[in-house]
Amino acid sequence: MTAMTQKAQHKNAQTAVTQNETKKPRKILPKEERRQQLIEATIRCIARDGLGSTTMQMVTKEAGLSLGIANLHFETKDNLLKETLRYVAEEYHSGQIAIMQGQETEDLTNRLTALLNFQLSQGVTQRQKMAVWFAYYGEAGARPVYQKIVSAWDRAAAKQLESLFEAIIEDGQYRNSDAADLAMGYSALIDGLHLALLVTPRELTKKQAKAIAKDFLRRAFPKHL
Amino acid sequence: MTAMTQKAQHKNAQTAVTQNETKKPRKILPKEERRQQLIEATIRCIARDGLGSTTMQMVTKEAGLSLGIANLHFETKDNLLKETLRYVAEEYHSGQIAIMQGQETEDLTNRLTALLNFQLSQGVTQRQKMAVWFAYYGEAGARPVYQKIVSAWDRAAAKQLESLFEAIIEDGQYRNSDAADLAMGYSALIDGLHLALLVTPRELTKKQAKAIAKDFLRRAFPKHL
DNA sequence: AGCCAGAATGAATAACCATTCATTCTTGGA
DNA sequence: TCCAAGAATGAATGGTTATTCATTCTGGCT
Repeated sequence: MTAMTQKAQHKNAQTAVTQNETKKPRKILPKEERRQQLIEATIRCIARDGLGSTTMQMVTKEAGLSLGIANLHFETKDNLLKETLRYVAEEYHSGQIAIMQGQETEDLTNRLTALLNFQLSQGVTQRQKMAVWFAYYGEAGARPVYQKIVSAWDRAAAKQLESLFEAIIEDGQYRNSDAADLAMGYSALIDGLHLALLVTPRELTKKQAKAIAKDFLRRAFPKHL
Repeated sequence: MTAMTQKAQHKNAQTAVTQNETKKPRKILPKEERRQQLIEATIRCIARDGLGSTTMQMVTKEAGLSLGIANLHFETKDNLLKETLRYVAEEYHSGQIAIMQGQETEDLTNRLTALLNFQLSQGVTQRQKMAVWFAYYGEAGARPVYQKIVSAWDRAAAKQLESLFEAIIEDGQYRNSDAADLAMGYSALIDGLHLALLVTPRELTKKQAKAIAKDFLRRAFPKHL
């Protein structure tokens, strides 16, 4: 076996060796596509093996490319990881903001349920995405860079949510309700549900999670839901 | 500078070299104490540098001991990390369970507020503990061992909480309230608040977090709070 | 006082990993 | 068809890390 490997290694490239080695029809693609491809491979690796044990070899193999390619397109591993976080963070936060800024004259109730449905949608709550999300949170305490990447988007989304809640409170004349606190509570609840869906999926279905979040909103804004 | 270091390295141990090198009065301690010492050093390292970049060298240096000591007491690094997680998980979950099982005839309201105060207490919400907690969650998706360590305690605490909520619902005759969903929602809220306290401490004080959690309970059980 | 079980040390080892770069290959334009 | 720009490859490099283990030291016991 060792002998065979060694023989194969020395590229006596008599075309197609015995096996099913289809070799590699090396393809050249625009920079942006390769970056995307590598980021998606990174997400899959982090979800499967964890942030801590994800290596360049894994990522490039997962992408079906050669070892050096990641350094070619991202300079360093650190950069690749940062860009991957940025990608996931943007996807999530921009989705939220799009709903909350929606210029359509939708009423407040519709906007609220649209937000909830997005936050617990199939796309957001797939294992891969949530695993990446929490992998970075786990390191955020030690790596300010990660915090910085998320915080800008996060603050924007929080502000928007607070405005939405303020409008609802005004509209429904809810007394004794502080928009900031309610928004913070709701965000925390959503994060906690994501965590539960990731860590103990056996104990919580997505449908349940939606019901729980809706319940929170119903208690806060009974006239609107 | 380099020359000095090299000179010092060659242990021409003419006793006390120039500096304040108090050297090391090697101490022998019972196994259990050393384990504890190493686990606590591990917690500090994870909080400061992250789970991913915590090395044996860091941990043993943090503990003020020699490199080989961790392998002597824990066999492997993996074991040390597992034991550290177990330590933090037990501390948190057993604290919760103790409150909920308290045989004192405390009324339900007192028990509830005691639980909340513990979950957001100084001890639980210190950066170190939460950082460790979320560092492990971040890897939990990829490392079933971590899930297993937490899940036993977790399930027990969840059951207890559900029972407590059931009793309160019965006592207050709250209609349209499902104990399981409420318990799940409350747990998720607490987790989410912990995450926010860790990642964006600027946006949320501990006092605010307590107010938010209490608000959740007040809306669910208005007659009790 | 002397001894020795076993606790503690840290230099050495072996494995792993990010990064480099000389070389090979692809492709669009001349 | 042929060529050059630059995209892609992967063996080699250098640095880091977990783990081992020969040696040193400590403290309780006789």
